[in-house]
Amino acid sequence: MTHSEENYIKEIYHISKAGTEVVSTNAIAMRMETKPSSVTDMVKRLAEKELLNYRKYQGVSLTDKGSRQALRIIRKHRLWEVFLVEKLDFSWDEVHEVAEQLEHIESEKLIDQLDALLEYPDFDPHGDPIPDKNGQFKSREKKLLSSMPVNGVGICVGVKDSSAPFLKFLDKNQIALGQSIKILEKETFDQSMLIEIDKRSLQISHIIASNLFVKPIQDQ
Amino acid sequence: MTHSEENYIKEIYHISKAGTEVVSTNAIAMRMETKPSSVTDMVKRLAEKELLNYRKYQGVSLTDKGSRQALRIIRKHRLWEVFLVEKLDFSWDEVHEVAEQLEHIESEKLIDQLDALLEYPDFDPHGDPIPDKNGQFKSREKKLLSSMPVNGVGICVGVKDSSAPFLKFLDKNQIALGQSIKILEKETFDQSMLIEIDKRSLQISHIIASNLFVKPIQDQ
DNA sequence: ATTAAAATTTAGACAAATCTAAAAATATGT
DNA sequence: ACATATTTTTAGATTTGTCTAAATTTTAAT
Repeated sequence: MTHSEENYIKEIYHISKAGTEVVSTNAIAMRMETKPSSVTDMVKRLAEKELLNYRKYQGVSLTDKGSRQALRIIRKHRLWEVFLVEKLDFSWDEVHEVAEQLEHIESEKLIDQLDALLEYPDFDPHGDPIPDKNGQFKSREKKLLSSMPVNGVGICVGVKDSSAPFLKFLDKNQIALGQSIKILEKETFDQSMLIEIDKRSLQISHIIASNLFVKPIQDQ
Repeated sequence: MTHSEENYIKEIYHISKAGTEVVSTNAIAMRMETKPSSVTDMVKRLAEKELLNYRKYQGVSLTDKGSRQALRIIRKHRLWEVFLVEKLDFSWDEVHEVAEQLEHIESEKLIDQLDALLEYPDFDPHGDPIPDKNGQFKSREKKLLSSMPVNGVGICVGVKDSSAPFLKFLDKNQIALGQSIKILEKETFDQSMLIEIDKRSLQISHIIASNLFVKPIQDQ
């Protein structure tokens, strides 16, 4: 697979996991910031290689072979992200761009040894699960902070939006994975929340609360 | 620069360092296992970008800009080699192929931090010097084992040939960087040598001795 | 100094990955 | 159900990097 083919397979996987299994040409073009005509060309090639099912005008879906490839790439991407944060002092908003390049390096041994060096992590710096060699990943109980009730307590375990601006906002407000968050108040008018984190109290908007995942500890 | 352009610049650098400054089309084609016509196409592009000087039928030479780029790539390549050996337990004959891929990753921070993680190494696993950020490298006194006199002692500091077969031969005979080697006898007929290494004595052919670098300790 | 050999370049082709503009198929609204 | 809007595909062009085969230039030999 070329780098470009790998990127298509990976993004198609993400789109189909986020919504329906069948993915439209336009959705792919949008996500990959390319033109629908380019997508059509590429999906034909990928269908030829039996990485996805394609019927003209009907969208695509990954084959088993395609899904396996997608998971291999995602595994590499997320392991490299852990490496960058744990070993090279990158912050969580800096890792994506570099991992996008590193995920295409081909070497089974490299990834196995990297996995070992990092002590077989289950989650990447954004809280997303890392598939194992067989494509299996550990899931964990998690819900959006916005769905937690007043007086509920949870541990911050991930972000839904992992864009740099959002991650930088979290850094600025000293919100990081592993921290305990208690919901003190919920404002019904705008759905903003007052939370207690690290002994500080903090007012956060609904949009923030609905992009943070927590593992509930006490639900009320 | 594309990956391909980077590879050309790097190989042209290596060829010109090994011999004359001006490098022929054929020499490049041979080294890169490609056709002379492809080389002509590429060197035109690289000349356009002012990475090298090119006059039809007269060969090429790197410009200052080109040399700087070459050193940047070589620095990345060699740092990754150290990483693979030191952190991921690769053997010295396995690193080249993977480093060929890793050398193209673009991220200043990545390389700076990698350098720090590895504690600013001066030499790679084959004993080749690693340029610093400004393209300077530490040189060290070294000569070919074959040029050492009988009773001379040296520390093994590098290999001239870093091909997998040669490196595997060295492994098999337990010859590694850092070891002390004493020349016990030199056979004038075939220029083979009897050496003492690690308390063992070992007969090695001229071709082996002329691909091993040592730092002389005593010269007689 | 010619000529043969070797090296190099040109011309033309191809695959991968992209684009624009136009055509075709599908979806939507009343 | 039909017209219109949207989505998707096709056709044709472009760039990068490669190739083969032919032409040209340089080098080497006598």
